[in-house]
Amino acid sequence: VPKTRTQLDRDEKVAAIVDAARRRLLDGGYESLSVVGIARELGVAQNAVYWYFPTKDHLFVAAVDAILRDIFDRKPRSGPVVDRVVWVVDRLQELQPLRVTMRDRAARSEVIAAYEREVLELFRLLLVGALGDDVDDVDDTVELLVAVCEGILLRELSRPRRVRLVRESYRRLVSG
Amino acid sequence: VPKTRTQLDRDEKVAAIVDAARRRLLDGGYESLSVVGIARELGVAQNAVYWYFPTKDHLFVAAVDAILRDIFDRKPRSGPVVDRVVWVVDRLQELQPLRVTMRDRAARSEVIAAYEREVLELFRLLLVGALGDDVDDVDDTVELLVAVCEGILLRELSRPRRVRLVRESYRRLVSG
DNA sequence: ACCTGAACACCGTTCAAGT
DNA sequence: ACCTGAACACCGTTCAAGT
Repeated sequence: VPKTRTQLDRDEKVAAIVDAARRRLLDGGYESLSVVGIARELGVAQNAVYWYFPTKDHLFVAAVDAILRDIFDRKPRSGPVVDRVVWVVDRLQELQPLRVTMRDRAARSEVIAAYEREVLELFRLLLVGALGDDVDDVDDTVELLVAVCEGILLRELSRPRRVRLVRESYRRLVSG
Repeated sequence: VPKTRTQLDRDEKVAAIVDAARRRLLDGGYESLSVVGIARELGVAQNAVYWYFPTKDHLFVAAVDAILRDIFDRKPRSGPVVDRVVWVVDRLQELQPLRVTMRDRAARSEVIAAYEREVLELFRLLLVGALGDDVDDVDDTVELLVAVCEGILLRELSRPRRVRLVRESYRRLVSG
């Protein structure tokens, strides 16, 4: 699809807003993600952002999506499955506060809830694909593996202990 | 300690505030827990609550604590450990949105973070006590069991599936 | 000791109006 | 199509003042 000049302008403006949102989210969390604040930062009227994003929730989703895509693009495509799981868990640990916020907001916003489901399903599919036919009851195993990883992330342990527990879980749940 | 009449009055007022807070928290979550709203509900000035609770976070902690104590008082004291774990997980599932909010708020409030640590430590101790000497590496096993339960709670599964996964985890992680 | 009245700074969001 | 100006309702919190 060929893009018109105005379309490119629009994309740039949206990108500028999402960029500001992403930076604020990573710096100070959800409470730093202020629609009014971003508008001030970009030097426009405080309600200008609403032309591009109908609610703050939509902007939140766009910002989180940008963050997750960056990670997804850098993820290792080969190597032992358990190593790749550890890699992903490491990245997610850095984003843990943000993920907790998303979980919390999902209870109040269908937009965020839908996005969260989408992301989780992607993760599940990747994991099912990676485990392949190495395991009997794929669904339960994946469910438990995701669950234990989420639980470990919640603990916010030191990296050595976290890695050890992930490997130990993998051993006991998958190749045990 | 003998209590004076004024002390009893004070306790009643505090109880009324905490009760309103608890009800709001269970009904509509954190965003329904409005200091101003509670004051209106009790028919006092909108800042009157601040005499008893220095910040909204303190009130939040008091309300959550009241909720958790109710559960704690009803918990089964005997029976197979795995059954008791299932019972607690069932109760916590009902409170899951609240727990997620607490987790989220803990990143912004040291008061809430401290309370959360306190609760978690209590859980850990109860579990260590319950598992007793049935297991070799108690610390890791408890850590993994708590982690997998947290992860399962996060999934918000149907009760049958949740119970099945908890039992399955217990089997594989503890008595496996 | 306990509470009120009034204010402050900040929000997300809406709407009519301009270009 | 895109943005501004001005407003609305709501917040947590502070502070001086009253009883």
